[in-house]
Amino acid sequence: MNNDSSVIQQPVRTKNGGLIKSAEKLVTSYPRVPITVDCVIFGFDENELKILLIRSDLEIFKGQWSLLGDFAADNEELDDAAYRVLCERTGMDDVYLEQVRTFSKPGRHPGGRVLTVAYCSLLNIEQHKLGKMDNELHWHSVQNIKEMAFDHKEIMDYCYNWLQKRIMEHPLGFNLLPEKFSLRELQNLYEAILNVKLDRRNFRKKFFSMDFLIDTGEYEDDVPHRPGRLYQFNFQKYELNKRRWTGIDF
Amino acid sequence: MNNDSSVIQQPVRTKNGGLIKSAEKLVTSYPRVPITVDCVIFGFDENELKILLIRSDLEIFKGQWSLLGDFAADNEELDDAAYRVLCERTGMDDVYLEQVRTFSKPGRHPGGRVLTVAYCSLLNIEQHKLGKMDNELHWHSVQNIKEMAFDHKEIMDYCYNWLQKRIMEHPLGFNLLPEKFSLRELQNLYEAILNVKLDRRNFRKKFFSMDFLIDTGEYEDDVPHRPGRLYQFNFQKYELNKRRWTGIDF
DNA sequence: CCAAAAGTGTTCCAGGTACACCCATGG
DNA sequence: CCATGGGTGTACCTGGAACACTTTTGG
Repeated sequence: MNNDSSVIQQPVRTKNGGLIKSAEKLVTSYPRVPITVDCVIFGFDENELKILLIRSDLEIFKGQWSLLGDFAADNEELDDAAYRVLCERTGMDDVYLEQVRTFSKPGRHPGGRVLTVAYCSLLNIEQHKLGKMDNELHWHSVQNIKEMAFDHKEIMDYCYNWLQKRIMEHPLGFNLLPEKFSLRELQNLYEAILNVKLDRRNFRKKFFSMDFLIDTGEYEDDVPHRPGRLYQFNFQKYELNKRRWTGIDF
Repeated sequence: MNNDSSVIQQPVRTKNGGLIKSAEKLVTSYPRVPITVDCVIFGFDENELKILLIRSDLEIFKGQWSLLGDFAADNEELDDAAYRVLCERTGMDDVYLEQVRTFSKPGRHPGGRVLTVAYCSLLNIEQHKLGKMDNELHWHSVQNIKEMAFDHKEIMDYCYNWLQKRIMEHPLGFNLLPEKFSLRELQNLYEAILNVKLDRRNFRKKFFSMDFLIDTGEYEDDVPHRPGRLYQFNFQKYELNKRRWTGIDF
């Protein structure tokens, strides 16, 4: 960023009292690297945490699963690139998406050096038809994935771990649920993500005490037992009060 | 990463049953971007949180302060690049360093598109002589910095915020202190980073109950009042027990 | 003997954890 | 009427917050 004295190419140093005049020339002198974004897209279905994958179409990774990604186009902000990948593949345009980390190990891509910036996304599987179904695009249970192309397993693990922490501090989980959900579904979600069992009564108390759930007055349908109430997440109230929010503690 | 159908250049698609044979050709087809690393280097001195800066040597940012950074060399892992910057400037080689976030806004560098990966570093000011003193390299009080070159203020703010959260979950702060320190110094550090006042008795209780402090049996010297005991941080014990560590809660 | 900070203990309260019974629905 | 999960309340305990006095040192 700031040019350090290791920038020694002559043309760049058109100095004026020690200052570099041409930022363009300076930048031109930098080595350039291919950049991709990779999206770790989580969904929740059948009480399992899922992730959206395709088959790699590199021969060297034949048969292996790969995250959804693409290179960053010229002058494209990385957030936009990730969002673009997401939209192309899921048809969604109101998706939770956040940058998580950049992976730069030299050997991570068989075609040479490629940096990738990992993004984590959460979406509601039911509300979204998948887009282009090339390469067997579909949802996989996170727990069952053993091997992936590139360093994508490492990236997925990192993002999963990130999600586990993050969901304790922010109510992200609602992005994975339908607009209206029962407390049981909410609890199943937390249990699936955190991979723990939680006490039902304490769980209810905790979420009610946060006071971010709107009772819709509606009930579950088609369940072979007493139907539960359906709630909505009060995004608005959360936004107003999030300064005082310090997270969840199970 | 995984090649998406937006990769349409013909030469790349030397396919074999739909699979891409040459990863090299694929990568060659990607746009390339200059990458830099920028280090937000924190220190602690005179009960203030400090950050190490230089004057930008771009004329357009004349007089403004800049983070320490450099471009990533060919095939250099970013962690290594950040570490290199750190070593060159501080002469240290056992420094806490962690990747924080990648910044990619298109207009962030006046010389054209440059991605930067921000790293956060913590070091003990006293133990380290500064290296090359070019560009008025020196320590600034974090609270006093109003304006910086590039988007470095934003990066610094982000890293400072990151540090505030991080220090609640991991005992990073010890990297900023001398090997032996009094509890008063430790508390001053936390107060400076978190920008709060803490109750001295509760602070002591909390840290003692964590049981990661070694009582050296030594005392402060040259203080105009009752000298405090000096402690060391038990890095070893922390490493062993960190699984059970869930953080600090003030 | 005075100033300044070290060192120490107790009470209170909030919130987490553990736990058991009745209720509503479908079959 | 039975199985299944929904819905509720209480007792206990841990841990954070608030708070005041005595001790040690240098000047």
